[in-house]
Amino acid sequence: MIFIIDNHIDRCEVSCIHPKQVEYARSNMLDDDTVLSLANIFKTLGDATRMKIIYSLMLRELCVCDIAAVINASESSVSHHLRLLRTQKIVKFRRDGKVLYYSLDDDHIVSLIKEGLDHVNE
Amino acid sequence: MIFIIDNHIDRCEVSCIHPKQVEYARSNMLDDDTVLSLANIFKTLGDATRMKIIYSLMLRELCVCDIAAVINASESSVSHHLRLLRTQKIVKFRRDGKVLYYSLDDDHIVSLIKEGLDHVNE
DNA sequence: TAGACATATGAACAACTATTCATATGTCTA
DNA sequence: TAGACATATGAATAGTTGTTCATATGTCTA
Repeated sequence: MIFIIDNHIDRCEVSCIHPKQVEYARSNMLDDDTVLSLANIFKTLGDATRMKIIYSLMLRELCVCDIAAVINASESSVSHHLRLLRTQKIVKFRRDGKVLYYSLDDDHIVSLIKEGLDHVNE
Repeated sequence: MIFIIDNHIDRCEVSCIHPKQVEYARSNMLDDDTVLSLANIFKTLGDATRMKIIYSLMLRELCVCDIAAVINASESSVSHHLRLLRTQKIVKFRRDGKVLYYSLDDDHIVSLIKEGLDHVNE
């Protein structure tokens, strides 16, 4: 007589110890798009150069080369970062002749940063 | 007669258009350590897997393999991320026999995420 | 309209990061 | 005390990201 033992039968795809709690946590989980958007905002703020750029714009609008001077970075680097911040609607700009003036365009971001600062300063 | 022209004389290290405004923005700038810490928090939250891990712990503590099941990731990957979150004091754990239960250990982080969610949901 | 200037953009490269696989550690139980 | 199990850890790899350099674009002025 042959016994075929299949111990995969009552295993879920990913093994887990507490199926009930897994189900519970899963039911509360954000959908993938939301997680991605959420992580994306934080990723944008998670670079020191970008953080400085945003922070330099807290008081007033600045042109690109002034931003570069304030944070001590190359204009090219600043420009690349500004593009990213632009596509995420975190900054906006206006043109005055040859000069582009950038300014903050998202209050949520500012309060996120302030909240983050509270955390850093414990 | 020889003229020596040094056009570096009245240029600041980084050229800028509006020195006054640069000075003003500079006076308001965060010091480097603060910027780095700040960016670091956001960087930690800026990864989808870590975001899911943190979010899965919103309701209750979970063990490693349950977290892995909830977010559909390998236990090894989860373990690596948990180490990072541990060193940043974002999660803590308690041991019960072979099983380690992780839970959130930082209210600031939770409110940061909530604030971020407000932003995503506009 | 040519040249100067502010900024943008693309490509290349170096540094960093997340995941995986293999292995180690620590705890329980037979 | 050996083996099973949950988790941690290290090394290797693939993908991502920031910076730089070279060049392009758009605007002003002589």
